[in-house]
Amino acid sequence: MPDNTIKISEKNKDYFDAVFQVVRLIPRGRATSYGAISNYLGTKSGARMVGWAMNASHTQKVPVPAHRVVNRNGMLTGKHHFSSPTAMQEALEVECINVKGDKIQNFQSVYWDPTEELGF
DNA sequence: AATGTGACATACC
DNA sequence: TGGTATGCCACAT
Repeated sequence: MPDNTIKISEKNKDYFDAVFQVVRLIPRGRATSYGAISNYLGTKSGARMVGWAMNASHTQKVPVPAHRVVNRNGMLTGKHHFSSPTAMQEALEVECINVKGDKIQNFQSVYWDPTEELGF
């Protein structure tokens, strides 16, 4: 019975799970920005909260592909928070995302906007 | 309760 | 062109 199907509508879970949900919805081989997620959640200026949520992502039972979330620049700003400093880049490269100098190449090509892809 | 911090974003100098 | 400053909201101490 413990089907913990997390829902964004669960106000009980707040911002965090909402962020996690969106991040999990990111297709393989794609990436998005903190601002885009926060915008999708309604707090367009709360990008920092998204980053905060990611910080807690490792505490979640359900895996969250935090490596698919980068800043507006396409830069892997949070790679230091991963298991290894290179874990994030490696994970992205596995998904056919080219990373050079801690930055996603051709970022707009892999960019995945939840407000558009999820149908705003 | 108040202050500080944070994996960002935008504006200004 | 890049550093500094402020906004934003939630969490930790």
